[in-house]
Amino acid sequence: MTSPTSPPVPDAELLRLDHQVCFSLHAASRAFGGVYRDALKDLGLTYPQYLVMLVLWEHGAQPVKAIGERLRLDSGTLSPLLKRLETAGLVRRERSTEDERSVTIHLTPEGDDLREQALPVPRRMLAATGLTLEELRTLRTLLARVTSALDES
Amino acid sequence: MTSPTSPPVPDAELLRLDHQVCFSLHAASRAFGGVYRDALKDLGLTYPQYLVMLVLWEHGAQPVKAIGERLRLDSGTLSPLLKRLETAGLVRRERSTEDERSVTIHLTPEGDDLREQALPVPRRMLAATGLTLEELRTLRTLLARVTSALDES
DNA sequence: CGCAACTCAGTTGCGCACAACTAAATAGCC
DNA sequence: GGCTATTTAGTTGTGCGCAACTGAGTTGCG
Repeated sequence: MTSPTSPPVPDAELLRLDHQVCFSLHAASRAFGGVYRDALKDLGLTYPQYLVMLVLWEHGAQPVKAIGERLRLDSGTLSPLLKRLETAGLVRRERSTEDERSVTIHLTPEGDDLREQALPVPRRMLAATGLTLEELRTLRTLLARVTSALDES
Repeated sequence: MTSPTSPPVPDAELLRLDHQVCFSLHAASRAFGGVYRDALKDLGLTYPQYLVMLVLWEHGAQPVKAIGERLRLDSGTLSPLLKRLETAGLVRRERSTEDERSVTIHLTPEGDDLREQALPVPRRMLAATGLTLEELRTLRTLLARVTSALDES
């Protein structure tokens, strides 16, 4: 693909680019966290808690394992998080009768109602990014490819 | 830019896109963390510790505040992190004589030597992303724009 | 049947991120 | 000079993320 006559990119730039990409990702992720913190403050949710609620709002009651697969999180993260959502009255845990290893997470009426309050959040976030729709799609696609490539290694 | 006759993107897609972008970012950041964890295991560094070492390798001894500005981290994160680097013998703290509020972080000889061992890390990370140089540049640019836009809000 | 291998949720321990706060030193202003 | 405001590190408390582990329940196989 590149010209055979020259290495168009010196090593030094490659190394610098790696740092920039990784650092940018780290920084962007934290910057999003900060804006979500504000946007979700009124709902009393953290961003990871909001992600769990999104899954439940969209797909209904589910076992912990299914939530973990959708969000790429394990029980070490989810168990205490779900316990906090339960304490907040948004969620109910119910051990499955047919497979007693499994615990199904249900929305309480309060958890279901919270959906209404959460509706304006995504638009606010989209606006805060300052990117166009096309740029957002590009970003999403690149990130998805990076993640799946990294998960391979 | 878009046709005036129709809303080309329905609300539902906008909302979904937001979730996808934020979630992708979150997931990609954690996926990078996992690969870095492996790549840095031999050095005995975590990814944030590695970022601090990069700053010191590139720019030399610096006050905590300067490191924090470069990495967008505050003393609540840096103080214990630096203490761990000090315990590991990679770094030395020295309270400035001219401004005794400030603490300058120096590399120890061991910390300086570690640079050699860290050299292959970035190339390994670049390869693991599976992206082309151009895609990486696009990604870096989009992320930087998002971060600065989000920091505004 | 009986037992080993596996699955699922939970716990523990450690490090990072951040808000809120403290303590000490400095800068600025009257 | 003397006072207040600001700056700089550090501490405390909470939550996330992950590795390693536990324990109960299920599956599968001889």
